[in-house]
Amino acid sequence: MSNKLRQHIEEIVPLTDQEFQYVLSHFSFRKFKKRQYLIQQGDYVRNDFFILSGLVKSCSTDQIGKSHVVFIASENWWVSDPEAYHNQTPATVDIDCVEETETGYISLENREKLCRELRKLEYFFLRKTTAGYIASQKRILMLISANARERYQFMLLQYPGLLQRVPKSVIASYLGVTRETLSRLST
Amino acid sequence: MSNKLRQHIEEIVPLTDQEFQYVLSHFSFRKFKKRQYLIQQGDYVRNDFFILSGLVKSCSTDQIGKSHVVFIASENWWVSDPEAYHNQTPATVDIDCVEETETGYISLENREKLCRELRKLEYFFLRKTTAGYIASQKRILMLISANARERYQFMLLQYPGLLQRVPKSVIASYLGVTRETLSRLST
DNA sequence: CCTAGGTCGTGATTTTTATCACGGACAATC
DNA sequence: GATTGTCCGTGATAAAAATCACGACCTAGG
Repeated sequence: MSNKLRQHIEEIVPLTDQEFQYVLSHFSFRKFKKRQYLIQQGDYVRNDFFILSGLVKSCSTDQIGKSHVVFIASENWWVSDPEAYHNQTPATVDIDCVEETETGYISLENREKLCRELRKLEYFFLRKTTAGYIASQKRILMLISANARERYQFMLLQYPGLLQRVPKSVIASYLGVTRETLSRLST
Repeated sequence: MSNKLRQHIEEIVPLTDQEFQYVLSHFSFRKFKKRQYLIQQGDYVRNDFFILSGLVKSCSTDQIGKSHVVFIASENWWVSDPEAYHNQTPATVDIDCVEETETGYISLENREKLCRELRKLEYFFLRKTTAGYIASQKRILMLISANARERYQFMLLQYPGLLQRVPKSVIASYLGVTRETLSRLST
């Protein structure tokens, strides 16, 4: 299972066996069942999770109790509450499993230690964060410029695989429309 | 003027005079007039710009010719077309000046060189990128969960200073609503 | 086998927002 | 000092999406 993590890192920086063993020693592993929480609103967020298998969603609940899907992550994605993790503030989202999910995770302390000791890893995280930022910008452009149908097509293009695995209501919320509107698009 | 850049970096990593001089040697400086372009759609994007004074907006034009404000940046913000800059692809946005604007800018090559040679700078850019990612996530949550009035209030909270300096039509586009809808909110 | 919960489609209606159109205020330019 | 362009508000109308409501289907669990 840790092989997946290695492959993922080596897409950006090559590692010797020894280096990877060292990296690995900073990670822990945990399996979650469907509907189980990785993070709950208000939690102190210790870890950033790498998804080895399965699928999770990150949701924010507004004042009137409505839930909004901020993020969806499956294999080879990282997921956490970034603000809570990096700034050590309470979690503002719930992250729970849409499918049974296996994760490798790393604490902020371990991540910072690892980055200091192994230059390559700092570079790896910089690249990953940059990629995440670029993806966010694309989603923002989609949200400010596209109607419901175009948003769905964006999803089809960007994450075709997810559509079969995630309930439509979750897709709808991720796209910022209602379940009903999404359901009526085919017409 | 380079003082502003130093202060900005030193909010995250302290620098000796010598280190800062070295950093500075990787930057260039340029002043732009109102309505002048920093980057135009299709350009090869060589630089990431740090705004010393003034204000710029980044706009994407869709298929039917409508322009959408992807980003607004004033003093102490960095701005570029991140995807084009990092992945060396043609620019997908126009970045132009809302006010006369002074910038310090750094090429990707210089940035990578500087990061390799001065560890602190790689850390600095990681922190900046992370902060940008977190801000994007907040904007996404706003866009999927808030109506026009709530979006405007988000703007009031996050960037109160910008409202006086930027035309309402630009604010509206940034929030993903029309100029007319924004104008009618007070009622 | 039956039930409860989750998922999805769809109709009827209301609400929100976009679109189109116009005029006024103001500043910059010649 | 007339003119042009930009910015902003607002009315009338159309379009899009949200809301509320219902029933069908499926499957996991007692």
